Amino acid sequence: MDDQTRMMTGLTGLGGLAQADVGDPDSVRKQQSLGQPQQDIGDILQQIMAITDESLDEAQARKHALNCHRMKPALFSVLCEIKEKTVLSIRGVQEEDPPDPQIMRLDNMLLAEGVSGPEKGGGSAAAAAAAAAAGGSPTDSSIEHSDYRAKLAQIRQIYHSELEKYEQACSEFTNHVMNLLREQSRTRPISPKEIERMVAIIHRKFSSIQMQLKQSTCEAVMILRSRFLDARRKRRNFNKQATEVLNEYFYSHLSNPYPSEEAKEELAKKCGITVSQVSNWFGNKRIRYKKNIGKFQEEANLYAVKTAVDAANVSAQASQANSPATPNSGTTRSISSTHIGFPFLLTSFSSYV
DNA sequence: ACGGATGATTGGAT
DNA sequence: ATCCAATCATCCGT
Repeated sequence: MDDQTRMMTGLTGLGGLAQADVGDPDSVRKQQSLGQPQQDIGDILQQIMAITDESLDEAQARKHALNCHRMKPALFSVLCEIKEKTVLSIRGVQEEDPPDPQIMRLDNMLLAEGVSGPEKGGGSAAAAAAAAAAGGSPTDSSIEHSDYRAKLAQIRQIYHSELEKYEQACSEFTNHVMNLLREQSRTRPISPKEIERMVAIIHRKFSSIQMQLKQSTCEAVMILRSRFLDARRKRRNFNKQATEVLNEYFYSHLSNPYPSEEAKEELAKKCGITVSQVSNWFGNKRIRYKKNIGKFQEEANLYAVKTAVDAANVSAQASQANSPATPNSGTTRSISSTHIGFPFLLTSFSSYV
């Protein structure tokens, strides 16, 4: 405000001086009454138009003269100051916004997935694949895993090369703009602060591109995850021994095929699967058995005989070692129960035994 | 390629 | 929280 008024008076003062140089005092007074600023502008415009008629050499000479004028630095600094103030008053509020939460989320996810973190993929995935191929214990999951790792490494590589490309383009463009502005700052008032601001604007633009890259990378990782790590997709049948153990328990507890938490844990341990897998198995088994008992009759008999034989062996060993005390009466029950049909609906059946 | 088998998930009921 | 029932997605023998 204060500066601006000072500038205005200064400019009119200059204008007045110029006029005084040119003509007589009378005309000056007349122009002042008409409105001097308009006249000045008209003059300036005329001068600008005249430049286009000048030869290149003349224009260069004029430019040089202007650059060498002793008042030029002072004038430029004043103009820069005014510009700075105007810009700040227009949009000085939204400076230095905090880091975008969205981009932070994306960064965190990429870091967690090992895409943007320190280098650790690549070779190790190949090593895992080699180890799986070489032998040892080439479980299915490790093969799946190495496949997943390889795909992840691919995404990671694309991400990094794209990121590098963007960064390079960004710095190139920034340099270009900075050079351009520095060059132009010789002929028009551009403060270093303004250049800084321009650079910040460029960086913001490029970071929005970067966010798009991060977002699409995240999407790719999510798709990969859902393809490879979704348990349902890479379902493997349990091995024969595990199925046998589970079936044995199921058919020998046909009257009440609901293993307790402890029983589930033990079965899980025996079968090398999780407790929830045991629960799933029993859930599926119960419903499927109930739906079609006839179909499972053969299986039921098989396991009933099997447990009977096992029990006989155990009791034989026991009688060998100790006295022939109590033979497992449960075996006879399980054989008979398979013929009942809907055994585990008879909840009080166990009271017979 | 196809269909049944099978492990996992989902939604509702208790 | 657990179970049932339906359903999905994959496996696997033919």
